Amino acid sequence: MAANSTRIPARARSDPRPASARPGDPEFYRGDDYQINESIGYLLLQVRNALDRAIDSEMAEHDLTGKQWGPLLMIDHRLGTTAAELARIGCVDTGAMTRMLDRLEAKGLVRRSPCSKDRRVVQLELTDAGRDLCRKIPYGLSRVLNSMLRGFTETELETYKALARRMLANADRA
Amino acid sequence: MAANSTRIPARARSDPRPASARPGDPEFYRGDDYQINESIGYLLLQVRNALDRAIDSEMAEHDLTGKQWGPLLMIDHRLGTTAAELARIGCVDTGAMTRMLDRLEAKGLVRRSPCSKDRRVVQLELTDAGRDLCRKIPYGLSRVLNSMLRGFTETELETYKALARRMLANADRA
DNA sequence: TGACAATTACTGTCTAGGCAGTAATATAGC
DNA sequence: GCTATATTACTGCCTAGACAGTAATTGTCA
Repeated sequence: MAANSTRIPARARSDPRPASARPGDPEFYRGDDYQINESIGYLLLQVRNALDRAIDSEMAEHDLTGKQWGPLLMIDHRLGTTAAELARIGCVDTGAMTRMLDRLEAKGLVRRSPCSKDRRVVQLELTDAGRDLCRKIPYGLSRVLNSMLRGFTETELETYKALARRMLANADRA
Repeated sequence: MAANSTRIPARARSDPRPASARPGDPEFYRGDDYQINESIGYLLLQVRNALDRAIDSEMAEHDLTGKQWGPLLMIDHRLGTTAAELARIGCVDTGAMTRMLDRLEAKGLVRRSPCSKDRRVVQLELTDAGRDLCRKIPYGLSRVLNSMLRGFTETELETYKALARRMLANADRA
């Protein structure tokens, strides 16, 4: 059986309303006339896919995938030094982070060492190779973003970011 | 070894320039001073993640994941009736599509039948259950999008979409 | 016609994330 | 101090996509 068949959210059980409207929400999209090509969700999916592909091929020259640079930069910038911290920042589960760190350790970019103060914790640090790589990564990221922002004015980019932040804020206060 | 170690793009071999600037590109982001929190890429990642989570939990009430409704609607809307067509439209691998259809067939939503005209092809059609589900799906999608667009004006949404489309166009003409 | 190329569906093997559950350790509350 | 709870890292099992093949079939072109 499907993994999600056992995790039906509480709202679905107590409130099986068929309509699309929730009080206070705008009606930009309608269930009985849904135009996929006009969907902001579909557009954002395509933009993210294009961005991922470009970053992926940019990182290939460093023998990294498009996901592996994130944890490296987080460690380098001291945003976190344990798997649990990195998982929280990256909004992934700790199991996924454990396995990501396995791969980065196998590539010789990250070192794990037990923490003496808290014996549950494994401390993370970059190897010399990992640190060297972190110097180079932002150049590739900048190259990709600047290329995808050709023709944008500074004002337009700020508008874009502001709209994205507002959408994100709405999601948090779901 | 990593899967990507064998696919280093040609550009990387012939032009290992360390700087970030490409002639004609703007300089919104710089390799030597990359602010991740100001990155439009990071913002779009977060928005997509939030959207995915919301759609996922909306689809759970239909016993679907957040990815499985796409192929269903494509078949329903007659955008494609073979695995190869759906893969092209959805910009995924045919292998990935084969396995996605395996899961949808196992759920009793899709039927596969050999094509008599071209014996390489397997024709796809929705079962009655699949068709019923396709009527309900757009309501969930609309609910999620409208909720995340609270406080937006019509003009702001159009601006948002236009900016996303321009970014996408830049990616195509990489 | 017959060799060659293209297409289709599929498989194996990899990266990657989500959920559930585990054992060890740490902390809070009584 | 001792028990219940929380946290940490990790594992198994699932969905999901990318790449590199495979066999069968179809289309092309000399």
